[in-house]
Amino acid sequence: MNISLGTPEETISQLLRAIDQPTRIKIILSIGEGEACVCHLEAMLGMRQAYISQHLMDLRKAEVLVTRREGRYIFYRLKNPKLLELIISAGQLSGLSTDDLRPLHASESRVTCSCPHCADEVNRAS
Amino acid sequence: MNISLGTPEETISQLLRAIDQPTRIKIILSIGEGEACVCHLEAMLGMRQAYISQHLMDLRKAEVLVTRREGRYIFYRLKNPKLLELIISAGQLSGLSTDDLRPLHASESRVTCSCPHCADEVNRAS
DNA sequence: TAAATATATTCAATTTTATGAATATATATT
DNA sequence: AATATATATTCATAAAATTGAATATATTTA
Repeated sequence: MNISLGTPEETISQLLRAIDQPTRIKIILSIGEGEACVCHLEAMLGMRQAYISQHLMDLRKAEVLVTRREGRYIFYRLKNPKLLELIISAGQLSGLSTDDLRPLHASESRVTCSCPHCADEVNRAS
Repeated sequence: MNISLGTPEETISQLLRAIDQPTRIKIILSIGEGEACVCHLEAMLGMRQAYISQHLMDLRKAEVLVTRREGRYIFYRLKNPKLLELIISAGQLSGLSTDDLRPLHASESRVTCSCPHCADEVNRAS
């Protein structure tokens, strides 16, 4: 099922509007090509859980993100990783370099939360 | 001079917000790789001049469009034609085909206005 | 220089969107 | 079953965007 019934430009508008604000861009870049649970994003972004969940819900409604449950954790990932390229090229069109965006990626962060992913990392390190 | 002082995600946000509504997407696709005057857009889109000018001004402030004057006509074109690719890939991510966007391009339209460009076309045709 | 035409601006009203606070739900663990 | 923890939802408010109407400006032509 497609989200948008309407003209092509309305369809495009809906996608762009879903991702056009700083917090959402941060979330998307943080998730990157991998996946992240809400509490991980909470730790990475330093924002409140309810606030992040709201954005995640909107991004899910817009079919930008999809979810997977594992125990009591819910992992979010991009429905289509090509969206990352779109955001990066928006950055380039605005004069940003790839390096400007690097710090936002989860892989560059050493933040941990209580989710299974982070537990695995701790185990590997010890 | 760059438009945006701020974080990378704010910079990207500013660009996306500038182009995230249906009318603006229509304008950008109508201009395409060429250029168009306000009255031509008025004829193509069937919207009022003042309304189109408002959007054009915003797009110029966002450094999406640049202008060139020729007599009493002002021609708008994309500052960076790669923006078209961005919009097209947003369309593809939303499930649109290239054909869905084709009708919005100026080159597919037979609308004319009083500008020099349209006068040329009329001359060539006769 | 007056009139006509192309484009820009200002202002106000309506509608959306962004954000936070409070709270609810769902799963897991004991 | 009770508790703890992870995530979702609802609601209210503030902020911003959309849109239209009216009007102004700039260039050309007569």
